[in-house]
Parts: sequence; C-alpha cells; structure tokens
Amino acid sequence: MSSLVEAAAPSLNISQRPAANSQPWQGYSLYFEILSRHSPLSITNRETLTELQQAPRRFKKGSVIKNHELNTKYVLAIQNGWACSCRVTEEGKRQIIDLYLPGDIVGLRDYHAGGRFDEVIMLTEGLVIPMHKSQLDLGMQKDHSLVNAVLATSMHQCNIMADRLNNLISHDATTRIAYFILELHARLNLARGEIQELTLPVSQQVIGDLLGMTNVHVCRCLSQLEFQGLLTRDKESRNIRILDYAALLTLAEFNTSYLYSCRVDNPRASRPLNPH
Amino acid sequence: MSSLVEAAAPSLNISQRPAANSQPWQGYSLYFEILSRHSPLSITNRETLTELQQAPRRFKKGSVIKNHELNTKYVLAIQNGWACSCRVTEEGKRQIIDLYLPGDIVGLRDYHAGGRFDEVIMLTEGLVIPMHKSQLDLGMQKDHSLVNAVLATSMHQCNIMADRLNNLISHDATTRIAYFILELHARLNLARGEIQELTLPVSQQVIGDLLGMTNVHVCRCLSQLEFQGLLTRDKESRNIRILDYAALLTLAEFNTSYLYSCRVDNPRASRPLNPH
DNA sequence: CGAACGGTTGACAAGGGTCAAGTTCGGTGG
DNA sequence: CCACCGAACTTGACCCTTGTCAACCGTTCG
Repeated sequence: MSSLVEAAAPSLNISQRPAANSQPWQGYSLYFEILSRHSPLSITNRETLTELQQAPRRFKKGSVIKNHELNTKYVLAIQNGWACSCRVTEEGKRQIIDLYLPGDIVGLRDYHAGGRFDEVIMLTEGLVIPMHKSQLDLGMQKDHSLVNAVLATSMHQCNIMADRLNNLISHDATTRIAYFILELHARLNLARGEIQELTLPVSQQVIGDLLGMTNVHVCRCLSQLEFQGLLTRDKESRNIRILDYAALLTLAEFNTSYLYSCRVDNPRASRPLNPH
Repeated sequence: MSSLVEAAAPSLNISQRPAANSQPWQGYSLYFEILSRHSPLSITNRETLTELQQAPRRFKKGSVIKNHELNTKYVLAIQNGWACSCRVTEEGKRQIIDLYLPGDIVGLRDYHAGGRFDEVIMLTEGLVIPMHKSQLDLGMQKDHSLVNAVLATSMHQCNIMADRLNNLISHDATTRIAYFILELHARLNLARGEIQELTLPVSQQVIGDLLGMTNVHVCRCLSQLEFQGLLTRDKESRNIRILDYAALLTLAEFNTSYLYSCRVDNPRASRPLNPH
C-alpha cells in the first residue's frame, strides 16, 4: 500500500514573516465564522478574534505548514485551499490521516501536546490564517462561550473522523469513494444550496491515500460510478457533477449529513470564505 | 461485511436510579484521575470533581448505556469493563466506531450535540460513573485549568482515533491485529510496567467489527501471529501473552506509544482504577 | 522537443470474504 | 450423571475484490 504526498516543498515559519503592509483581512474574522458555527458567540468575540488572528499567508502546493518544529505554537485556519495532516513513518513515507478544507482549523488535535504529532501539508495552493495558541487561551479565559465554541469545533472534527472511520470499516472501494464525495459535498456545504458540482483538486493517488486504496483502483471505481450514471467527471478541471444524489446517498449509506450542518443563522455556503 | 453487537439488553436511564445507600466511591475521584492525566489539575479540582460525580452504576454486557434519548445529559467515565459506541444504520445493523476502556470518558464527542449521534453499548459487564454535563460546565467556568484538562482529554481520544484510522488505512489484516493489540497494550498502560499479558474480553466477531474484517479472518490472523512466535493465546481466558514485543512493534510500525503516555507524576498503571 | 506527471486500461496474483462443516466448552434440563 | 444446545472458535474449499506491474496516452512545463 503506497502512500506519497509530494516531496516536501520549502516552508516558512509563520513568525518569520511579519504582517504585510496592506491588511485587507482586517475586520474580517475567519475564526469567528468558524467557531460560531457550532456554538453561539457574541459580537464581542468577533472583535476579539479579529484582533487575535494574524495576517493570512499564502502557501504553495506541497508546503509543510506545520510539523514538530514549525508553527507548534499556532493554530491555523484554512481560508482557501486543501491541506492534510500526515504521520511520517521511520522510512520517511507519509500516511495521510486527516483532510482540511476551507473553514477548518488545523492544530486542535495536538493543541495540548505542543504540536508534536502530525505534519500538515498543503494539498493545493492556499491561504492560511494563523493564530497564536496562547492568545486563544487568553481569549477563552476572558469569555467562557469561546471555550464551548472551541470544544464544539474540536468535537466536530472528531465526529468527521469517526465518520471516515465508519466509512473505511464498513464499505467496499466503490462505496468508499461515493461516501467520500458525499462527505466533501456536505463539508463544503454544497448540500444546502443544492449545488451538485464539486472539485477534487487532488490527484487520484491522494484520494487513494485518504481512503486506503491504490490510485489504480480509485480510477476504476470512479469510472464505475460514472458508468452507473451516478455522476460525471471532467478530467481537466477535476470537476465532479452529481447526477443522482439520492442514489449516491443510498449506495453509500450516507445518512449523517447533519453532522456537517452549521447553525441555521450562519450558513457557511452563503458567505464566501475569502472576502477579497 | 457483517457487524453485530449482541442484541440490546434492557438498560436504565441513570437518573432513574438514585444513589445507593452505601457510598464506597465517596472520596475517590475517577474523573480527577482521568482528567489530570493530560493537563495538571489542582487539588481543588479533585474535591470539586469528587462532588460532581455520581454513584457508580453496574451494567451488564450488552446494555445500552447511552443513546439519543438515554443519558444525553451525562458524560460517563468507565471505571471497569469495556464499552463501544456504534452507528446504527437504517436496517438496524450496528457498526462499532469507537472503543472505550477503563479510564475513558464516554460522551465527549457529542458533548455539544445533545448526545444525538452514537449508541454506546457495554461489551462486557462493567462499572460506569456518570457526571452531569451542566455541572461539568459549571466546574469549567469556575476553574479554567479544568477547561484545558477536558480539551486535552478530548483531543487525546481524537488522537487515538486518528491512530486507528492510520492503522486501518495502511496495514493489512495481520498487521492490523498486531497494531490493535499494541494499541490496547499501550492504552491499558501495560507498557510502563512491562507487563506482557493482556485480555481481550470480547469475541473475535467484535474484534473484526473494530478492525473492518470478518471473524473468520481474525481467527486466521491471530493463529498466524501465534505461529510466528510473536504471542501465545489462551483460548479459555481470552488472554494474550506477548512473546516478542520488539518484533510486534516492527511488524505493526507502531511507534506512537507516546500518544498514550500519561503525565509522569500520575502513572495510570500504578493505581488501580477500581478502589474497592 | 523531451521529461515528468497524472489518468486509463489490461493481465495476473494475492489477500480476504463467504460458506459450510467440525470442534470445544459452558449451561440447562431430565 | 448424561444428553442436548448454543456460542465461539477453527479449518478447508472456493471465489471475488483489490493490489501489482506494465504499457500507453494526454497535458503541462522547462
């Protein structure tokens, strides 16, 4: 079972780079949007979180944005792009164990462990907004509702992982792919807008690494889903259009979409994550 | 891929049963022990947590101790025995997605979701200590160090799940079993005492459900590990004795034992979880 | 232009599932 | 005490799913 994320590209510690001179992110609080999704936060928190978050940083595909010595004191909010966390074996192979999409926070899982565990790598180019852990800690001490928001967000990530585990254990390859597509569809909050099109901006090799199968078989399974009339693909753009949503749900036994739902008064899809 | 936990046995809502008259658990705080493992807690927390925790309850194997309507307002600490959480499909099949051992806290994952997600079932007979969520919330508001402890404990569980995911994705069946045994060995904190013997108090069917394989193949893989001289089994007691710990580690690529380590000043193995 | 990468396809092999029969053991009832 | 039963484990035969290896094609990029 092979597992390769692209060889690590050069990366920078966030603290090495001071805030840029133009500050278009000022006044926009990605953290507030993310954290208030699962637990109500007052407008005061919005101001606090806006102050705490640092300048967005752009990373290239393949950049290591976090490991045992890089950004251990930061959590990172993904504003744009996909990232994954990997376990690195002694032989240097990387096994993808978690996937981060726009609107996810990276670094909660080893928040209290000094960030020792995983390496986080950009799967695409993207924008990342750092926040210093100690400042988030201070924020939580000042306002307890922030504690609940952080806890709820962490648990939400944990539930997504439980779902993936469920998917891996109980489904065969084709079904796993179908489930994965529906998971992305839900996490990207496309279900709410009844948008039936999404992009998988990664290679079939990466999809295989995520789902515990080979790139060859990913290709076969996708072809089969297409053959069955459940979806169509555009190879160039890596777009997928879901043709028969209901049939996909049935096939994948995907009935946990509620896991990914946000609070009703703060729909994720209705507001673009990138304000520029 | 079949998945069956024994048919649900009768179960009681914890609140239906007042504290017993004799109270041997008084003064003993399982929650303090668990929560202080990953983040330092003051002795004040010990008293608080001791007050908050309710009378231990004994459950039979197969009891449902938590679901969408049962104990939704409680977290449960496992003092004794094994439990698992399951996703229930529409056809009523149960898929095990998480395993709880003595010293684990049940109900953190859907803490903020009203406990809607999983059903938790005893895999063996066991003792469970409930605590009302709202009281834990109050405790966290009073003392911020408790927040860190709860967060760290949650994240620890999340990391264990990430490890299981890693195991499922990257290993074949025999290796998965080896990894699973090492995971248990580490989580039960036997590594510290260099104890090479442990008990799997569940059927091979359940092990298969946990690892995404059939009971038949679990049997074959265990036999093979025994044949290779890595361990011996006692069928009656369901005991396993590890003969070649180093070889098992190598085979399973298990190098994450640090994940399960407790704080040095509070070793889990040195103090029995059941004070009676 | 050629190299590198990602996707596709085919032939073949191996890992693991399925089914069925047999075994052991503990519990139950006569 | 023995007969019977069910649960769990074991083993063998067979077959399907998936991995492996290789060739080929289209695109992109230097």
